[in-house]
Amino acid sequence: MSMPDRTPPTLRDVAITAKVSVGTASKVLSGASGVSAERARRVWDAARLIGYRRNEIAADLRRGRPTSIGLVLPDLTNQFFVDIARALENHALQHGYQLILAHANENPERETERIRFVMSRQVAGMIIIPCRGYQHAIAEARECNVPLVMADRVDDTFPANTVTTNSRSASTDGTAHLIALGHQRIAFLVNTLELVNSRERAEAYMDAMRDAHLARHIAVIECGMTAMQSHATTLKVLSGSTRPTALFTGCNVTTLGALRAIRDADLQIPLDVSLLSFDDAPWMSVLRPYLTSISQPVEAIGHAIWQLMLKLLNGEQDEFVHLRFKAELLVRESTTYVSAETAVTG
Amino acid sequence: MSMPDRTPPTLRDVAITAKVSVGTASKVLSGASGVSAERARRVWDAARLIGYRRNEIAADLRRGRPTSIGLVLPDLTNQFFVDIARALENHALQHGYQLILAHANENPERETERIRFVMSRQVAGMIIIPCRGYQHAIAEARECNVPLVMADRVDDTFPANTVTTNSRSASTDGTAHLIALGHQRIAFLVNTLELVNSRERAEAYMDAMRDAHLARHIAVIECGMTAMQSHATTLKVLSGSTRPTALFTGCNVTTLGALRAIRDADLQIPLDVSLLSFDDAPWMSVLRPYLTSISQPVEAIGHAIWQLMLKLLNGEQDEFVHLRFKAELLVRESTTYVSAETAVTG
DNA sequence: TTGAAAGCGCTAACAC
DNA sequence: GTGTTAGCGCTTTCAA
Repeated sequence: MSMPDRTPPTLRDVAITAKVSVGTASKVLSGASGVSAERARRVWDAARLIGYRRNEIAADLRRGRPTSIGLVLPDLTNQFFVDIARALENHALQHGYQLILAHANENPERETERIRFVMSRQVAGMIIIPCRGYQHAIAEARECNVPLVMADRVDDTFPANTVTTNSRSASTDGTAHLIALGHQRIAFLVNTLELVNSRERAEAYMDAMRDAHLARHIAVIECGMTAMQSHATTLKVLSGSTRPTALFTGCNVTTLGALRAIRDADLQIPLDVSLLSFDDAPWMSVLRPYLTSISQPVEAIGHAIWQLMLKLLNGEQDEFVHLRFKAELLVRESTTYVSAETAVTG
Repeated sequence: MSMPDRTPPTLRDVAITAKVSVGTASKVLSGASGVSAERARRVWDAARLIGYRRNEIAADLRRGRPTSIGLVLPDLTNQFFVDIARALENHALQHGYQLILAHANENPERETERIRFVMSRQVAGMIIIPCRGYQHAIAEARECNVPLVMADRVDDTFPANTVTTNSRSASTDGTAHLIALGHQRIAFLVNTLELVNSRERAEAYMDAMRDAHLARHIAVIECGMTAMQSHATTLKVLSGSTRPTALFTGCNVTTLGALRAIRDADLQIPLDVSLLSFDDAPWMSVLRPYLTSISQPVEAIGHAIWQLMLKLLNGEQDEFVHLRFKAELLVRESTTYVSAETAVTG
């Protein structure tokens, strides 16, 4: 007690202190059955006495079947991913699995590194929301020789199990909404077209524009992955000779940047410019006017990812499955009829 | 190739394929020296051929000195913590350490569980930002028999190494600022007084009020840990008979809730009510008016935590050290002179 | 029930 | 340089 060892106590130490074999001590401490109550108590007491801490890693190694699931996220700054992580955490814990979180910081190299790290820690399964680079993501998926679910930034042709939002239909709805309000010069601001889901959103926007004979007004603008970059790019868009009357942003980070630009350009929403945001975020609720946005069913997505992972873990699923969830257009205050004035002077 | 084994290849398989001993294979694959170029190549080739993946866990176990650092965060929703995590990640990776992230979700029991989990994975050190419960945090700190740094929600009497913001002086500055603008009915909205740093902020506010002979107007209101709870509580505060002319919120989550309430109550900032936020957040930059806030030096804090951890890891530090960082009051647009009208009718 | 013993995949002496 | 071997801390047969 007074003079603790340099090395932490092991199962062997517990066994010696409790005057039982390591095997018995192991059974007790690992929650297995087949030990008399009397000796079990002795083991627990001994463990407490010498301050024993189980080495789960050694246990996993010997057991050969890990109980952790790796989750690698592209951006902790994006509330959408954090919400998914929170949902997954709850499900995992509830099913006796531990989540090992890793953060790629929107950096493909870092992502590869993080995946390798998590995999090398012997996880039972992997859940990945990749960052930019479709081929890159495919290569990474191949690295994972455990049950794998890829989410959000993948499509239905991805060679892995996927859970995603139906970006296309939501984007179609959003564009139609703006067009119905009389907008013609609608710009689509996207983080990067290197992301499939962003590409899908942009394509659906373009299709909707074409269908409405507005092809000449199509403007898809890549803004970069950070709010800072979106800010700068949007500022340029807004200061062009023919300013768009409506902005359609492809994700919440882009929206944040666009809002800063609109603020800097001293423009009023929706008077000077309408704004439609793909993706909700908690802070949007304090904005005046309240943002019209496309809301993704985060809880449902998280739940689906977990259910799928569970099936995979139990070997009940051999073919790739691609799950799609419908996003909802919430019409609020930031989109309005285009004024004759705005349409002309813009 | 065509009929892969059920069990993944091990070092032994590589050695056999490369026609060398496991020892040699180990040296090559672990980056040690003392192997001829010729055989090294053979090992690499064999590894690639059979799709070998190193089991770092087994290596760590054998080596006895892990290279991961555990980081447990209370709330991934709070940008402040995420920013600290990002800073730490970069530093850790740069120094050859891997960060294992865990999320307590503002739940003390979950926190204990996460700490145990991370510890059981044999980390070399722990960095913890605890959730509510000072005694609880102390108990958890004791659980960690590896180098430990506690951050943010601790004070200088905490029995561990700590890195924190000087909440007291920042809160004093903030309150003084509001008083100087003529405010008297200043309410301090705090998540919970169970958090030391929140307590410090509240106390400094109270002291400043007393010093200005405004003791009768002191109002410290606990709002809970989520924006939703803060929203509800603030709404009550704003609908009271004598409405405060200024709100001082204790952290960015509380600020978010307060903003929602102000919106719901149809009040104008700063005309009807001034708002001062302890803690900045990216989304605050899109608000009109731009929020007056107290900004914490996240980068510096992250860097300090890491430097301290490094020292601890190298055994260069035996006494507890308590580092404090100065936060900065950024006066912007959400705080203004109290109007005679507001002061009376509030 | 219990204990002895054989490893899980890897590293690090240590001889050759 | 290279191979052999004894473990890291734990689980899990298998006899007793």
